[in-house]
Amino acid sequence: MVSSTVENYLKALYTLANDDNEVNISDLSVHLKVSKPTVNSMVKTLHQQGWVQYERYKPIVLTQQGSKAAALILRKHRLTEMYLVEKMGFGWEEVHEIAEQVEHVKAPAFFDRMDKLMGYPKVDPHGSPIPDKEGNIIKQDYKKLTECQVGDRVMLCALTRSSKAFLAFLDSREIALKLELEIKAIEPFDSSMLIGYRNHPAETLSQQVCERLLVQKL
Amino acid sequence: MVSSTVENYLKALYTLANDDNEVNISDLSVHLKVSKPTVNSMVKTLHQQGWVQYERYKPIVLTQQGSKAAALILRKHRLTEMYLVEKMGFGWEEVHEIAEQVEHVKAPAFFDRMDKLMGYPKVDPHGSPIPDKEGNIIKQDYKKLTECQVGDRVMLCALTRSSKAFLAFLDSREIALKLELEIKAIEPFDSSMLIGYRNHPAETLSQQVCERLLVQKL
DNA sequence: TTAAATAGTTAGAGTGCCCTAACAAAACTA
DNA sequence: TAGTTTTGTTAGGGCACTCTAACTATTTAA
Repeated sequence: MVSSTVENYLKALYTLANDDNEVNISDLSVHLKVSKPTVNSMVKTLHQQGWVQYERYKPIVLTQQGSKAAALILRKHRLTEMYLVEKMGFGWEEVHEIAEQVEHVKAPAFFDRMDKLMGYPKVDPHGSPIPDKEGNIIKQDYKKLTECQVGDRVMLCALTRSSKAFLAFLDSREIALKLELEIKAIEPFDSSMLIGYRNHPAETLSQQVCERLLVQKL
Repeated sequence: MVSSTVENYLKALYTLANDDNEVNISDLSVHLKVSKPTVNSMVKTLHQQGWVQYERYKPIVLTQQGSKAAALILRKHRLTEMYLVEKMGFGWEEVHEIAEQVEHVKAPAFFDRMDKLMGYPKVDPHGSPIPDKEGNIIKQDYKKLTECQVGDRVMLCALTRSSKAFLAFLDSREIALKLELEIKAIEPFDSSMLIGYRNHPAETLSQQVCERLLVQKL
């Protein structure tokens, strides 16, 4: 049976590959907070077990088996997050830590039941897609808010790398998913954006914030 | 941080002590399905860490610290079982395995939320008491059905050592907690009991079954 | 009360996952 | 292209938890 440790390696490989494309030993070392020699030897065993392709000094790539396994872990994670918010009343900033632990539970019925009770949601509380039971995931083609123009009217659909601090910031500005935003101005100096929405006619958002907001044009 | 393995040792010690009083190396070995030398060395480390009192060839006894920790694990287990039944629609025979895994989640808020959402239940789906947040547990003084007399009218309040097979058996006979039973006869030969309840005027239950049914006189 | 059965222990080893120290390869950059 | 920085590797070790084989202590029963 696959250990929590292996599950975490697979999940890290899957998510890092979605951002960076190439994933190397150092990336995993930083992400998983373990030393590079540890990652090195672990990746060798993952290779032996058929989870990844790996050659010395080359990037690490998930095999099909590894990719599916990773997607299924992500499924458990995101279903849990959504369940915690929808059915248990947690805030979107609280659910990640709990889901990190619950995702390792080996009981498909548990997660299938969550799924059913929520009516088969497609995304988690941060707008990330929930893989299906076969590990298939719907690729989203949202754009970053930073890529939009003055005058654009968009809907906030998802977040990238949502951290507790970032989510707290969004809460403080009453920014939530499905919110309609209008770009009023872009400051050329620092690329900060002046945004209007609901009862916030003019809120300034820094580039670091806008980069993490994924939107869809209306 | 205390590992799942240690948590399982503590839980085993706590539950076995409640039945047997004295718990020895062999009991743990059987219960946890690990070899006796493994238990032996593990118990030594539990002793060093202050979870148990232990001297060579003597029974193993939880310290106060160990007992509280064990009760809190049991709390997580039983809250989870109850939540799975009450809020997620699982059958009482399905919940033990899932709860065995979920109980190791380290997120007090998760279990406190379950507790709140259920209105602070006092017992789990098998009638076992749920310890409070301080690890205090209300001792139940039910008697076994085998200790009752012909003519007694009792209410089924809890089960001892409920296994999947046992729960399936009870389901097949439509026996559930809170059910009122009347003892119609006791067969002297094998101590089986003839029981009447709801729309079952006369059901024969073997001694093995009756021994596991904990009841309260009406 | 002695022999047999049960329970407990020690010794020695293995696996999974982690580390630091030291070195080697690859990638950048001056 | 040579030197520096980054990245990856090897060697060697540690801790938690597990095992089997072989032995000893305790308990039970003849």
